Amino acid sequence: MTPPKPPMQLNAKKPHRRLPQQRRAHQTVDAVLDAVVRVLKREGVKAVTTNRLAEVAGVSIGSVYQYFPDKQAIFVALHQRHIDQIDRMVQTKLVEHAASSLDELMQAMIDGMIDAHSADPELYELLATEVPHRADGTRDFAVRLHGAFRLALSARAHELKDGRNIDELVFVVTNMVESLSHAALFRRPTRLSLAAAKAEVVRAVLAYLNS
Amino acid sequence: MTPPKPPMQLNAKKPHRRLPQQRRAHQTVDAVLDAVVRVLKREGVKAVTTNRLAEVAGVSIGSVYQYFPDKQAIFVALHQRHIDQIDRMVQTKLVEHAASSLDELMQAMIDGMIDAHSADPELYELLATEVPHRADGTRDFAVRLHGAFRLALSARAHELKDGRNIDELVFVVTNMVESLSHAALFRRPTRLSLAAAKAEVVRAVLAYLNS
Amino acid sequence: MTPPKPPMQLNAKKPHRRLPQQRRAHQTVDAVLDAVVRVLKREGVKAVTTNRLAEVAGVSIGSVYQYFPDKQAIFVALHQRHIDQIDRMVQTKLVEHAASSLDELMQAMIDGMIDAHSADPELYELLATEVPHRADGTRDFAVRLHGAFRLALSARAHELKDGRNIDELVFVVTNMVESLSHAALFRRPTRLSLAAAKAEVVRAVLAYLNS
Amino acid sequence: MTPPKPPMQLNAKKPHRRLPQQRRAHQTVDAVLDAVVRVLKREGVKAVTTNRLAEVAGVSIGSVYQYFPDKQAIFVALHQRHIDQIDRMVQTKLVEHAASSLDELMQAMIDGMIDAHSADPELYELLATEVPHRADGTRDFAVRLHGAFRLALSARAHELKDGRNIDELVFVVTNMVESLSHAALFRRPTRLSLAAAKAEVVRAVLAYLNS
DNA sequence: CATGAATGAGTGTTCATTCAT
DNA sequence: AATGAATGAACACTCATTCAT
Repeated sequence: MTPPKPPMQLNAKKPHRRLPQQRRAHQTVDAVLDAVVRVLKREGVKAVTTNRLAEVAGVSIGSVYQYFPDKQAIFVALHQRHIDQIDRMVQTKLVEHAASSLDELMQAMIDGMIDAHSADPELYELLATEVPHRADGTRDFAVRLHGAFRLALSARAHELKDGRNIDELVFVVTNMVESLSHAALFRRPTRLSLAAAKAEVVRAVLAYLNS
Repeated sequence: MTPPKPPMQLNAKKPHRRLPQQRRAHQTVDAVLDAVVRVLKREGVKAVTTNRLAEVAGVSIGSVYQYFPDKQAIFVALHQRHIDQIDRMVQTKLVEHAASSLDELMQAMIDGMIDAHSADPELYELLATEVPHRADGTRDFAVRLHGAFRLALSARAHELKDGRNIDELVFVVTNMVESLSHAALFRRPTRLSLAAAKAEVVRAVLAYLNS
Repeated sequence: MTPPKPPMQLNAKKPHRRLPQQRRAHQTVDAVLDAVVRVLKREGVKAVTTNRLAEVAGVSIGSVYQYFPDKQAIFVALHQRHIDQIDRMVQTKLVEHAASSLDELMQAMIDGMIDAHSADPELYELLATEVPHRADGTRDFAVRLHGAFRLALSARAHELKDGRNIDELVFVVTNMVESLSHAALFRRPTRLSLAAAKAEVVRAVLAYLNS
Repeated sequence: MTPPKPPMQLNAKKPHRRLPQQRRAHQTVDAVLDAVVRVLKREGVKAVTTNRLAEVAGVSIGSVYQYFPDKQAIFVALHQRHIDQIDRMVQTKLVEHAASSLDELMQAMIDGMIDAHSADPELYELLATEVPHRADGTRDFAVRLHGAFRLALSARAHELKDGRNIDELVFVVTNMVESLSHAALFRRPTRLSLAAAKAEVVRAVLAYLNS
């Protein structure tokens, strides 16, 4: 039922750089990725230099370039790591709520979306605003997310009013869920609780679906 | 009736840099801002160096620093220019539709939002994704936009169901209008016309407001 | 009578790097070129880094790159400077000995060749053996030198035995003069004086011409 | 009759590196040397990195350093391999033409010189122009070549005009043969056939010897 | 005010070499 | 001996910024 999800990969622009195949290699990749996060949060984007990354990751700069063809690839991998996590969550919810109503599924999706970003809001805010995101994997992600919602809505067409256009629905719902979840977490006014904001997001999505 | 709108300003981190007060000064500032746009679109963010900017603007690098304390200020000013334009549009709509129903006003706002970005979609997409936006003026803008919507909704409280919380409404509506307008323009699937997408955005906002 | 000699130029691979046009600019270019020579002789090719060059030249590394598109261009310019000098010498000899016999001209050419390198034999030995010479200007030089000798020999065809092929003559004589002059200066056995070596080179060239 | 020829050796700057003594060792050394040639011709000097060499040679980088103390030693060995070949050729000609006249011997020497480089002209051009040649083994070679010609000329002193200085003769002839052979192969103008150029080189050498 | 040559700290990246396995 | 992941010194080069003219 869930579409096959491609496993996370470093992008393979420069094919002579070998992919991590061994235990130690994976450790290095993760160490570097964690280092980006740490430096990003503690010192800001401008401090994210490849040499600083190596230092914080506790590996040599040469090792960094053993696994990443260039600096951009590090950011791409970081984005990918996040995207994969969201993707996994979405697939899980889809399966878990295969038998649920549209309302329940949407609620679960929004919950999942907010939860996924709650783990480290600061990081995800930084990723979204400060770290350059080329169209690379981000596009793929949008497509995948879109696909998931299309699947969910198609399977529940009977719950929708007659004559609703599935393309329009998918487009609006996907964007609402994504952007309002972000907003609830990152841009909600201080006097609004997260729970209240979340409830309101759910209300908005359902109101649209049932309109 | 309209909240006082602060005039556009270069941010004044370094106070010894004087504001443009003369004809020629304004010309330089605009020339530089236009140069950013041109270089951004033709050569990408990486090509946006202060020296290239000066060259394309047809002024000396020294002159650039006469009006901008540093490179970041150029980006801020560019964002500001866009923000001011949106701001102006919002105020105008608010005045024009002072007597309109909530539905009509929302429709007008979404129209205005999309129109404002339609002028140069490529640019605004670049501004949003490639040009670093510090919390600087962006925060101010969010606050102003928020304020405008709060005003509009407060004045039409009678059209809303009883017991709706104004903070929640403002939060959701503001974010929906902004992000869905962007999405309609930049991330709409190819088989969806702009008109159809726009209509659906309106539908979503109104469905929420009337829920 | 002498073919028009193109003035020395930095090679213009990367056209956005402006050519030196002013007094100060020329000083910088020369300072850098002199620095290469100094570092080359005192510390070896491996010590010739762009930063060391800037340091020794007494200019900033930025200034170096204001006038040279990359490191290779510095070497090319250095070779060019030498080549131009030889070229100038050759043209001069050609003019000065316009009325001389072939024997006298050849003697003068060999003299000139050796003198030109005598000024700083160590440098020219380094240039020839240690400094990478791409086909760039070196090819042009070979052609120009070839042309000069062709001119000289053609004009004295009557001094040559009937049936000698001018192409063959030019080829052999040009290469003999160049390589034997170098050899006389750089590879002559210690018990051979420069004067004796030079005399022998002349003898060899004339023997061939008169054969 | 032939002077004792030192056997080919890797230069022994770092004495703890053992000489190749076994079958497999020789294979590695040769594989590396062949790899240099291949990379040099296909990808240029800049691509000749020790790691690339190991890769192309099909051995590990560690093995490369088992047999070569450093990168320079690889180049030295490559030059040496060429030099030894020339050396062998020279000795052979000397023996073969022990009873020949000076003219015949010179002709044979020039033939041999050109033939030796004809096998792979591209390679020898690259070796001469792109691959750094320290004074290391090159000096030895010059001395050996010199020695061979001295031997040949001394033994045929009776064929020479009285009063010719053997040092001068050896110096000029050695350099003529070497540089003109190279020129005939690498720098001959296109409209000159190799045969014609070779004939002319012979003519030049003999003209000098008989002058 | 305008100019643009000069600056130089700092960046991404390479690659010869080592050494634990 | 062989391996190849790891190392890190060193390099070429950029570009925001300054300041003498």
